[in-house]
Amino acid sequence: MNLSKVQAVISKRFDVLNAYGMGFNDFVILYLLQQAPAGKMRRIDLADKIGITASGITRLLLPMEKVGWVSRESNERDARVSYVVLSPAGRQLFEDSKTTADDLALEIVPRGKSKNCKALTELLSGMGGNII
Amino acid sequence: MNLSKVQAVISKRFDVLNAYGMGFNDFVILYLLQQAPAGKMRRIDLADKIGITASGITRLLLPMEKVGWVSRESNERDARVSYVVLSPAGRQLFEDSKTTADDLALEIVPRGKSKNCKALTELLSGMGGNII
DNA sequence: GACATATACTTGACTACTCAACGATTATGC
DNA sequence: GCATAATCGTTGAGTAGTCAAGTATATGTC
Repeated sequence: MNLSKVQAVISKRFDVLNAYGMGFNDFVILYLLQQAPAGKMRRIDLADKIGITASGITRLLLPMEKVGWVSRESNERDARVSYVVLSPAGRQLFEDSKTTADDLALEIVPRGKSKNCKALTELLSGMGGNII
Repeated sequence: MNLSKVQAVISKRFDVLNAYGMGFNDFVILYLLQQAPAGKMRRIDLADKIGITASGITRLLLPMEKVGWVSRESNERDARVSYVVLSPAGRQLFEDSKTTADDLALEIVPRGKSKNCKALTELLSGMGGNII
């Protein structure tokens, strides 16, 4: 229950990202793509990583494709999969928004407690499987 | 980001509570009411505790009132406030669902790590204000 | 005692998802 | 080879919230 509340409170604070026209999960998507090899991932892997469903990903990516932050690419070996590819505009947007996000993260993590965060992350991993 | 994912994964597992016709936040509401003095709370305090907005609470409670788990009570001193009161049926439902929730919690918390949970809770408190 | 401001709650319009069902494609067992 | 099963993605319909605006009441100031 605590987890649920803290997540709600924190993700609400990340609404500052609205200034860039994106929500929290949009930011996470850009983050994951930016550090993925070749800047691309399968849609379903993206969904699993952030903890939403395949249909959730379809709906989240729709507006992101429309404004050109990401684009679509197919796999020649397997016609079922389609990749999400980070566009240059998307990469630039991530760089810009990252500084805002970093500042906010510093505000949120209690001062001098960043060490404990490692322990927290491990415990969280044990609870929810492998995370980002 | 890890927090956000783990919360998504865990709250999805709590969908077993659907068997009782309730969602995760319904359970949290019953929990809070059940341990509140006189089994009642102001709507806004309830909202703050679980980390949603006043309008969110209105909409969450609507079906819960309809099926009779909670009822409404007004304050004689202040006509603005309305209390949420746990009904006997609601209390019974909480008792029933609690065993299911407890079992699930035991599954989720990694074995032998329950001690670390205390530390986790403290850290979370530092991040999101006073929790439950 | 009148006015400005703050608080408690609800409502309309919206967003960000969920699930269940489906179509398309690929993998597996025999 | 071929049936069966599994995987990837999309879609329709629904849920659980959000925000902005509005109503009603309370409180502080002068």
